[in-house]
Amino acid sequence: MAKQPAAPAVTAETARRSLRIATWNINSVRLRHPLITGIVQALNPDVLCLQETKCPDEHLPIEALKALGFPYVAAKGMKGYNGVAVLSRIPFVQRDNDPDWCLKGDCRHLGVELDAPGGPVELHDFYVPAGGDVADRTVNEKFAHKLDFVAEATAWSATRATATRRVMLGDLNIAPLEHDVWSHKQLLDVVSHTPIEVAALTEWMRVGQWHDALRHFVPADQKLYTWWSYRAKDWAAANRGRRLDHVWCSPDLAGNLVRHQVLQEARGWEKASDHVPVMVELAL
DNA sequence: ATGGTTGAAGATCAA
Repeated sequence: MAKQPAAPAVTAETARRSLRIATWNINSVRLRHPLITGIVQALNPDVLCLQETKCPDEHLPIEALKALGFPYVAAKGMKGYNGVAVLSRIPFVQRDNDPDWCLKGDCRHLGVELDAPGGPVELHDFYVPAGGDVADRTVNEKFAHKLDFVAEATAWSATRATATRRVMLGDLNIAPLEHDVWSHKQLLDVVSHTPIEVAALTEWMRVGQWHDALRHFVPADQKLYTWWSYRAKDWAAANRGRRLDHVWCSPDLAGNLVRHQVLQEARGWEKASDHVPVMVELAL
């Protein structure tokens, strides 16, 4: 009998290809892009979505980002504030018909279509307004902006809800669950955990048919934080964190989630951001 | 109830 040509071994492990997607509020890409090396070592992401780049596109350190192993880069930045970017090892096409939220042109969202294993994946990188200090839209226009932004994003998500292979992530600046904050009772009046914000985020998830990819892995009765204030004397000792950063996926991808990582150690790095990177791995 | 820290811009605002 003739010898068969050697075929690659197909096992349960190799039959599906992995896609690791990470999000990080970098709080100035020009200041902190060298820290991405540590994120690559720890999380090995195929795609890294950034928020608060605080950098106009013409000043983006694009060669440095490419040298970190991400040949495909898209950014939407402005002077001083806000700004989002997508760094990728795999090709993608930038979406160009997504809304201009609240008609502000303020660089809080970047949508792409990834050339992912098994077909395209729609990916949205969001930076939701923080909302200021007072949780009252009649006296705090930043809070009004935050609620308006989430309402618009909710309506938009309705138009995406039936699409498959969707991921959205970013700094959503809302910690929806009791154990997404260090003290549910003490934060009920604190912007990021007020009932009106929680209701708005919950509605966004419901309307968009979004599945919480981090709570997929971590039960709702366990504390989970992605942000610790700069204002604590000792962030780790106080551990007064909040889960402000999120990864959501469409329901068809829920069964493809295989792993997550919240890189808490990054909060202790030299020149740390107040947010830590979060990664989710999909088997596609 | 307040203040605490950081980044970018520019002597203050946003977070």
